Amino acid sequence: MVDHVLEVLKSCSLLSGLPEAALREVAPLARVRPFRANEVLYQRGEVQSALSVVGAGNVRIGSTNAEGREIMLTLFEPGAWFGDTVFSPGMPRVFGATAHTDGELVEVPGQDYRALLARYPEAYPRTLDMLSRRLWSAISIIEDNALRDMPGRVGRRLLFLAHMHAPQRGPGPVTFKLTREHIANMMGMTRQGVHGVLKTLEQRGLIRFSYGRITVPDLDALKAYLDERTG
Amino acid sequence: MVDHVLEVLKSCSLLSGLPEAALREVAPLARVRPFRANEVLYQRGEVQSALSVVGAGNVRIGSTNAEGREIMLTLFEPGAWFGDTVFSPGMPRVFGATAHTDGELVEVPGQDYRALLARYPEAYPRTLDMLSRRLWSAISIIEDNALRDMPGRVGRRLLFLAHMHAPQRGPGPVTFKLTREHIANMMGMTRQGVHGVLKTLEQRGLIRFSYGRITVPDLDALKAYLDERTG
DNA sequence: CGCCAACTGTCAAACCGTTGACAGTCTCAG
DNA sequence: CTGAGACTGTCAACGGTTTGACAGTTGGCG
Repeated sequence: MVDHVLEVLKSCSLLSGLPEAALREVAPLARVRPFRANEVLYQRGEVQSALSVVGAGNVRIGSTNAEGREIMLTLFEPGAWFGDTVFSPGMPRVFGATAHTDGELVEVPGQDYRALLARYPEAYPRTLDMLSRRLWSAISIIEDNALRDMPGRVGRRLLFLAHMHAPQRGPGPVTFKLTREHIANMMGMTRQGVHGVLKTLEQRGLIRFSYGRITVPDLDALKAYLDERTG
Repeated sequence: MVDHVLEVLKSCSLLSGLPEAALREVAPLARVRPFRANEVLYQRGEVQSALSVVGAGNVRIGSTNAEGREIMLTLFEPGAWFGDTVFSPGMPRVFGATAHTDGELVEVPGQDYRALLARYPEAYPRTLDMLSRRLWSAISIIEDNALRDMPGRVGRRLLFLAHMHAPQRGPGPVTFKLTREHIANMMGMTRQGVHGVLKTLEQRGLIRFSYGRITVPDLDALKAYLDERTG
């Protein structure tokens, strides 16, 4: 069991700055939490903090507003981490997490994680780097949303997800398990609006889609198209 | 001169986790860079990294796309820091910086700053906290932009700026030196669109404005209005 | 102290995405 | 293998923003 936890922790980019000995130390403190599709894992506003690493399955990050409208920020795959409030103890979570498929989470209590970092300070630079890259991503999204039209935004977001899911993949198609509604929730659009945009992109051969599934056959082609239609 | 640099560094929240002795060490390595309104300080894409602290004046953070359209992310006042790429050496800057007024910057070379942190590891938790809060802010903006209509976005952004400029101010009016065009550039709107939104907010007594200046007389009233019109 | 450049107010037409509604299609669990 | 539920395609009407254009206002620089 601990072996399994250790494997998950090792797969997490945030923790890869820590020596294996350190990961062995925390592994027994971590909790394995299996989940089923659409289960709510965390809600926006919770104060309790833990570092969560996706061990299996997919997790949607986002939140729901008072009117019941959902906003989805991103979709995480195994190896991804979230719960950035571990770095700001006492802050409420800005977003919630919902299971997108069945899977499991490995949760390291916030204080254990922080204590570990204090004991292995050589891991700090890597940790700062990871956080700063995440900030970089968030700002890119803000820029895209401000400067691009709907097709541009949707395309950029798909590219973003693709890169996140497989940073060093070679050429080849990437498929997401996303409905039109999910995409609408990511972009602040409606299901019908997304429909039109996807149809446009499909006509240009940049994406393909079937029920609940979207495929980008060629990331570079999509990127080239997007770059061309706005600096 | 070094005294002056030291004062600026001490005013910076990012550095307040470092003991004064540490700040005295870096102060001589820092460079003071005066600037005039509208001068370009950094351009998007530059790789060289430095931690910049605003010593005086205001700085616009944002970038310009190939079509010449500008996107503004935020406006920094004295004591604010930027140049998050110091944490990810080699990454290009995601955004540029432009002088909004006359003023001056204090720049600490990236490697000197990183070396300093390594020498005073007790400052790391605070540093992570600051970065994580910045991420929090960015994500809030993404959410607002996805879920709210134009008046909601503009109002929220004004609140955001107000809180950033004076985190622990008591009640009382806050004034920004922003033209309609600046606001339009922050929101991805047009000058004319902003006009309509501001007129609406003004009619409700939530803001006042004159040439190049916007005043929020009562932050709480604005917040209450925004909370009411969307969870 | 006057002029120019920057900022502002306003309008009509065009556009794009939303709203709301309904029928068609696929998938998966039983 | 079959039915219910989830997902999708499409349409017309509506509404808010942009576009483009122009005149009016302000403030600071010379």
